[in-house]
Amino acid sequence: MRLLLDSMKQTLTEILLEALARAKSKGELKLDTQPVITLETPKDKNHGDMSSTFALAMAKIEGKPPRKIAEIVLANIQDEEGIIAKTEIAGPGFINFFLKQDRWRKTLFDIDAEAHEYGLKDIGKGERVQVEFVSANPTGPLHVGHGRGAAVGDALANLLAAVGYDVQREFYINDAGRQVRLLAQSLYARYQQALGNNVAFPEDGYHGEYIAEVAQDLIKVHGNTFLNKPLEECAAIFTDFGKDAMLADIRTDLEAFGVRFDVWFSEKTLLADNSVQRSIAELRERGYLYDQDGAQWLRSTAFGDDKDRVVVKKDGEYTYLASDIAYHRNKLARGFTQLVNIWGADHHGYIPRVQAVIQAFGHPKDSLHVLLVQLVSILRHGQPVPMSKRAGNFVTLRDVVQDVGADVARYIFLTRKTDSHLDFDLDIAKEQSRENPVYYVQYAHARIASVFREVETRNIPVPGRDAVQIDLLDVEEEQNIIKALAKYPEMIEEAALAYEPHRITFFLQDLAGLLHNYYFKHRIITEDLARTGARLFLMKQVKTVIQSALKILGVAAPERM
RNA sequence: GCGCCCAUAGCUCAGCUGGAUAGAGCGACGGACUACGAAUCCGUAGGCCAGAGGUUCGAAUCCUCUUGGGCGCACCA
Repeated sequence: MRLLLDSMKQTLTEILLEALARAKSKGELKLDTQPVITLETPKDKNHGDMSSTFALAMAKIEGKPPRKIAEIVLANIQDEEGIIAKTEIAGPGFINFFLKQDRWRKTLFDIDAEAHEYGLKDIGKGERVQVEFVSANPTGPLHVGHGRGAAVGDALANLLAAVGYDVQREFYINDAGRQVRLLAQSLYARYQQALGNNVAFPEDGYHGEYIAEVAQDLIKVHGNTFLNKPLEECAAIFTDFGKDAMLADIRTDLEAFGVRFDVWFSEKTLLADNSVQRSIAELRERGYLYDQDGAQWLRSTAFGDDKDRVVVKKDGEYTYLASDIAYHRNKLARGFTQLVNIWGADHHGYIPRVQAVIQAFGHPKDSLHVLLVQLVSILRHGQPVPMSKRAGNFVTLRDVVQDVGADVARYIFLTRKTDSHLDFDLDIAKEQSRENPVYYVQYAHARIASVFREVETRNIPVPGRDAVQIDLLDVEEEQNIIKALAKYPEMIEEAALAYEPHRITFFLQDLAGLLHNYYFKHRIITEDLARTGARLFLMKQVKTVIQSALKILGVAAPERM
């Protein structure tokens, strides 16, 4: 599909390249090296629709002042298609292009034709990408930090899919290590205690009340079968029961949050089918594994890690890294060309060694992209709510979703860059005002929907693209909206390539602001039927784009609020 | 001690990968409902982009150092 903004940029680039070539053949410019034509949309409207700085960049090589170069180039421009309304040289040598308004207005036809496909590109070309996120230990309920990871991961997956990648969402279940052992011990203790056998609670156990609840469930299923039995005899059952109960909770919470995974990948299966063993053997063959002090080490320093890392301990047990080696080898073997892992920021020190693993298996370092998500602080009445995971006292995702709703929570999680701290103010999240950006954006959508309801009751015709007179969209506010809509595809592409879904929320807030501003200043439904039709046509396209963008974020676009 | 991330308006944050006079929201102050939804809009005030050097036509953005915050540095996960 061909998009307006891109084609405009492209056309302009071609025009400039031709102008340069002409200048060269006339001997006005040396052009020993081909300059890169950069075009950007200036933030100041007075600087035109497109602006280029290449004259500044060329000045040194060319040995001419940038303004002179700009003059030469402009003099050689031939605008056959007639898209340029005006050009100017500004400041030290910027070249500003003012494009004919008709060109912008035609964006509306693109949107009308492509509807929800508008802005979706195929830069992924069906390449398979995996996004692994949340991957919380199945030892307790999800907290708000997981919620942020879930919102980011899900939106990013949507975003990558929107630009043509074949995306898979995966949740890695840590069901093999120390954490689930501790879960079993904690559950065992609560079980025994509930039945009157007062055994000691494990030192590092999970203190949350939910453990006692799971113990009650276990009693319902198994009665007192395990009363007074030593832990060793029933550890497997306690582990499985506890883990399954936690996973069921996690899954329920995620669904309530609107997040679904394609694959739930169990660490245990990697051990069960000897993948871990085989992966380690392969690393040894490749020369990245060696023995020292009775342990087996990954030579991660070969790929820039600070030190080598133990994979198999002196006592023969695997470290966590061993599982991750097998897991990432497994991911790569599944044919993904890009792996995206979303981790809590406290795991950043782990990145170099996993990237070392990727490279040790012969894949480029950047086939793995780790996105760090900073922690979330919850504020209530302006005060931080203390959270201590150890004491089992933290704000759960479920609490937040019940309190403010999934839409609000998701949106707020996506209003920050992932690597900056997020203060989540519960009072603001419940407020229905400008301060709460979700409502601001949703309201814009609902407002438009309301206009169309009005149009329907009054029996006012809404023209199709054949009948609409878009040249009647001539007020400044309309131009602003149209230009914002025209930027949507570019924004989506950039957000996807940068793995930054938060850009969508900012785009939406801008667009909603323009809409509200327009709506307040101008009436859409007037006596003038042709003008009314044009405005309704514009509104239809705004509605489409808001819907598309919100859909990527996983947030509803309500018809009324 | 070493490494990673962060520092932008009173507060919460953007800033399109080096461009022109650094932008929003909230809060403050002042305005706008006899018209399609006031969950909205308009205006005013507010800044040495933590500090100091450097790179160049040009720096909030890139490099170095300093200060101040967060987080890592296991044969834990």
